Amino acid sequence: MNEKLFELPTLKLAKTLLGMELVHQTDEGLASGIIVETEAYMGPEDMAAHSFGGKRTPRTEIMYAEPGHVYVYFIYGMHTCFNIVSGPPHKPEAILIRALEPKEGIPLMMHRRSMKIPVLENGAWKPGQLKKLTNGPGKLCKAMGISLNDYGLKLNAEHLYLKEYKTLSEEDIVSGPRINVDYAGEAVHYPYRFWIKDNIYVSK
DNA sequence: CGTCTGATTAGG
DNA sequence: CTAATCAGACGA
Repeated sequence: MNEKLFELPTLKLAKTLLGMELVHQTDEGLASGIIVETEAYMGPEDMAAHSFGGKRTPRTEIMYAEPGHVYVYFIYGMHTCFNIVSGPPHKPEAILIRALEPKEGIPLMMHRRSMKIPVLENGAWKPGQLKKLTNGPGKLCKAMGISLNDYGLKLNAEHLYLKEYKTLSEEDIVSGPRINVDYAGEAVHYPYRFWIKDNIYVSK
């Protein structure tokens, strides 16, 4: 894993993360998934970002750290979202991981999500069984066992890290407006959401 | 302290 | 479409 990865400009990093594997190892076992959808939050100038206007609170503090730190926050009273801090310390930017394609530890992830674990017939999971497992920011945190306890960790920590999986070409990547940021005025329309074209594990 | 809100999700 | 459900932000 290239240590310079996190020094990429945020929009570039948001695209580069697509196709990489996120791995979390816990006492329960190992779980991983391929990143298939990201959203960039561009700091003080971006009305949609938690750090808009240079806002600096205990929650957003980690956004002012070196890129590559983990920013986890709790939302809607029941979900957590996983972000990777980006940009130099004076530019509090972050990338929200919105969806994964499940890879390792699928039964564990299904268990964490309280899903019924289907019996394998031919040794492979049917796409339909995997589709709803990690296709949303809250879902992937639950499945991966990521919680507020992981706030402030550095990727690549021993138990939480990224791995190269596959490199995508520019035409495999699509962009569009971000989800659920209607409060963000002008920034509502910014095409800061990136996903792998035609990938069925992208959120709705 | 009290009140408000949300980078979501499951269910109908 | 809406209810669920609470940490964090902010005002008094």
